[in-house]
Amino acid sequence: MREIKLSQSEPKRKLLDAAEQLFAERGFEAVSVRDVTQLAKANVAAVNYHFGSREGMIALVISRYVTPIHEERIARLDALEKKWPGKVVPLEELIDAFVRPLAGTVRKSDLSEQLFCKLVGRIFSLQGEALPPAVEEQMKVSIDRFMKAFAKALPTVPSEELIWRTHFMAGGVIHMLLNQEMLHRLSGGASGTPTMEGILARFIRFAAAGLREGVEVEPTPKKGPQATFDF
Amino acid sequence: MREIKLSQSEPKRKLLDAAEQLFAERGFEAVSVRDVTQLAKANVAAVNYHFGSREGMIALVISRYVTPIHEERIARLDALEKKWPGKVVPLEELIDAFVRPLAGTVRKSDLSEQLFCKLVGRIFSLQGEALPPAVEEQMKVSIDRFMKAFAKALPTVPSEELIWRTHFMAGGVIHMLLNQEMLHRLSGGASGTPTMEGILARFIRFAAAGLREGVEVEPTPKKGPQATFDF
DNA sequence: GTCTATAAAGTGATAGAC
DNA sequence: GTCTATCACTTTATAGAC
Repeated sequence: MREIKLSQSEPKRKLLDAAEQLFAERGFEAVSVRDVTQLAKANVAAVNYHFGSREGMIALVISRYVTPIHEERIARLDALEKKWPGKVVPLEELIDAFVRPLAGTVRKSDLSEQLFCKLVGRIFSLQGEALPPAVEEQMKVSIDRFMKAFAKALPTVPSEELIWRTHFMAGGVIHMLLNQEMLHRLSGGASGTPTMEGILARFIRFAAAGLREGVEVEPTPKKGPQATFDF
Repeated sequence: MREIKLSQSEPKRKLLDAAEQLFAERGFEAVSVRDVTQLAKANVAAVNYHFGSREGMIALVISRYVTPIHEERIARLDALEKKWPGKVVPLEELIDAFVRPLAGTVRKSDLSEQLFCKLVGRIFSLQGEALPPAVEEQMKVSIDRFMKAFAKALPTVPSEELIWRTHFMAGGVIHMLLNQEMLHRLSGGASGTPTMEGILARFIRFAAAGLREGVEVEPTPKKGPQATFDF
């Protein structure tokens, strides 16, 4: 449960908080340095003083989000592999570990859960060049480790197939993080107003079924020995 | 099989083509009027003359893509319901009809398939305000009709659950359309280089399994009467 | 229809006073 | 560290000549 805030001077923190909020609401491209300093009630020059440039500020906001998410994912995966020593980690628990750190239920910034999710969604839907290389590297490391775990949980799914399925899965989360209100609007309210916890549960069922497609399920021993505790 | 181009003056078409290409490559926000006129070898004032404003141009590009996609979806759904009169349309065929018109395999603009997909992905990941109301209305109509068809194909899935599952599904396609190259890079080439047709087949299997999750499957009569022709 | 010229506002960044 | 003033551009949009 690390804090998302690093130790930083008060005005710098204020700038970052303002930037986060605006980026979440409007996207990175649509926010100017002046928008940020105005909301933070700081001087126009403050951004360049503290971050070197607008790009530096964006990169810092991004890494301030991605790094803890990355670490949380890895920590959860480590914990799962400890919890199921030598055994295969159940697919649903893997997906949970992969997805939950994105959803703002673990560590909250000052943003509301909704804005947190939107910002995470925007970050994870950034295209190549827009992503700082160090951040892309972190994403890659997470993905590599989870891909191996997924492959172990689904040994009969060919690896190329599995890559595409996890890609589809990732798209599902990102879209969910970004477009909750639009779903509400498009569905005329019929999507209800579930909590993030409820949405995650739905997503995990959906994704697990998609990832597992075509895999023979053992003849449903509704109370197998490995299912008796802890999940 | 309508053509994507409406009858338009030559310079206007050139502007639209240039705009499409740049929007696909960089996203709407990152393209200026001058970028477009420069690529189209037209005058700076041409955009405002032909489209009234930058926003007008963007709206036209968007509707030039969304409208045929919408019509294609509806036409395909109509055809399916005609093909399975009184019966339930198989889920896989519904997903195909919903997704294929997005993937550039039906009608191509002058853009390469890859750029076409990217532009479609960008359009369908636009947030509320950025989307012209008429366009959002078309999307809504498609979605409504398909939601009803999905509900018929999956009568035991509660409607709120189904809405979320189709939302996750939509995210999967959009992400796939936008991030093919990134997948290739992140996976170190292990995603292979399948054709769009191959990717669609993979996606349909994945999405169908996710949508169907928890639905009792009839005891696999591997050659039921309704499965003997046409699919 | 196409062009030049220009308006009016906004952009990121910085020098230099305090 | 904070501020003002300003530079050097770029942006969309338009008026008016051709």
